[in-house]
Amino acid sequence: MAGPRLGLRIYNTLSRRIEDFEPLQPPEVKMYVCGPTVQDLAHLGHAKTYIVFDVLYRYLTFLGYRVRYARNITDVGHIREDIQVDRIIAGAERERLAPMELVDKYMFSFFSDMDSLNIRRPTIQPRATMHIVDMWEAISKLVEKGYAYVVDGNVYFDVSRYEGYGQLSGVRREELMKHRVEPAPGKRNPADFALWKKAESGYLLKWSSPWGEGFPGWHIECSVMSIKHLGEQLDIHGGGQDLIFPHHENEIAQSECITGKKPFVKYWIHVGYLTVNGERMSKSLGNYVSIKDALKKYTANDVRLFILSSHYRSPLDYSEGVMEQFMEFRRRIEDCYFRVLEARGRAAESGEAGVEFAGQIDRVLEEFLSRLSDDLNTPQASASLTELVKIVNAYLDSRQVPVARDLDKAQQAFSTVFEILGLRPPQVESGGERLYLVVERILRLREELRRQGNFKLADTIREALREAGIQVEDTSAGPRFKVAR
RNA sequence: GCCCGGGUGGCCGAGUGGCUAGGCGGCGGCCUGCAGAGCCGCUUUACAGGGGUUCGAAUCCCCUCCCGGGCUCCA
Repeated sequence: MAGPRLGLRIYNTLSRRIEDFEPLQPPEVKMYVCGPTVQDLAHLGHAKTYIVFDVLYRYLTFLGYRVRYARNITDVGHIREDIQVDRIIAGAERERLAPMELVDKYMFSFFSDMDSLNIRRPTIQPRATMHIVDMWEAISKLVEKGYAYVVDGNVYFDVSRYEGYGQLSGVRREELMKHRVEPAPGKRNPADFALWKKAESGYLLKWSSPWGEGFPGWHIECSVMSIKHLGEQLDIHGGGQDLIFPHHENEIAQSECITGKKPFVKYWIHVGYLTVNGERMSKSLGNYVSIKDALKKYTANDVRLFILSSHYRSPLDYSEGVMEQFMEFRRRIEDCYFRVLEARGRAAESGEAGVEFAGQIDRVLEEFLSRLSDDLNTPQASASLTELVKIVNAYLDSRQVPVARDLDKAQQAFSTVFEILGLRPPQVESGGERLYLVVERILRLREELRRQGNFKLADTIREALREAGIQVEDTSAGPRFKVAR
């Protein structure tokens, strides 16, 4: 029997086509993903991007690659164009904190959000402010090589010196020159972008440099940190679609001019937006839901199943109604998993295992993996998860005494799928031992009533428990209950 | 203005030339004292509109309409 076709194929923004994934130095994979500017709470739009890359990280690891994954923290240098102020400073003023206090607050908030969503920690999370010297060394190199020029304490990248400019985004240099809005004075070319900006005397976030006091431009940090921590050429570089231009376009220009090596990145991967009523979820539109707020209503598994229900490159529309659909879907998956755990306790250790069953499980797993290998098709992969649930439920329905080997097979399949999709295996309610004992005793008495034919009172008890958040189900193997979350 | 994506059944959302996506909801069946869960079936001869290519098109080409995004604020 041929094994599953596991060769990953992935869409590359640079070539605009799906390509076979072949890392530069297998089995190592170097992956860099642009992290957030830690100026405010992260929202579900951020969650979408980082969950997608988390699944990619998990899947590459599953395939046997040794993945070095860097995701940065931007804590300086990201200018808000409207007011020409660093986003960190703007946030600090808003919250009446010192800039680095704001950074601390939201960086740790971000970390905790990522953990809550069961997003695996990258192997390194470098911060821009810890690389200021590295940045000006890189900028100096660009100036020396003639790719950048200094104007009154500012350093700009000279786009005209880099031929490939526009290859990633499709933006044409001539267009950029035409449609500029008020180019900064001293720029040779409107399309040139800042590597280092001069800071006025009272400016809060500034460092000394060969060009005087100032701060780095937004794009240089990612070039510098990725090269420093992963190397001069990367296998994967990703982020949200919004970063294609100018951020990633500029990164390519900077990095290739710094190192002299091409290509800077072999595979560029970009994630589609999370939308609300068709419009992009964003802070400025005010249509965003913070990860913390979302997790007050939904579990991490709900959020992940929702986000993975559409293809990563497509936009996905958020609404509470849709989230409720996914809560229902999640419950069904988790209930099936619980059924397996419960059945394991009363399973026959020996006995004829379901030959057909094992084959079905293998087939559905193989299908699951090959769908992920097809440009990370998580919607199809979650359809495979549904299929797994159906097979397992049907098996449990058909057997009075399930066989241990079959259940182990099923549980293993769930483990594999959960691990790759980053779903937390549902936990049996912990710390509720006393509640559990009380409910068990009530149900034992209720069983007695049912045996006596006193269904009216039995139903009343069931209803009372339901109102208390305890759902009772009468099954052929006896009553079961679960505590509502 | 320039450049990208899209418009799929009640809702969400896969699918790039023929082969059941899937979920949620609704209806019916089996099971059950009832309910719930589960399984099965139906809802599903769906693919913005018009033309074309083809034995065959949601899928390729042309035109039109509508929506979203990028064009140095955003994952």
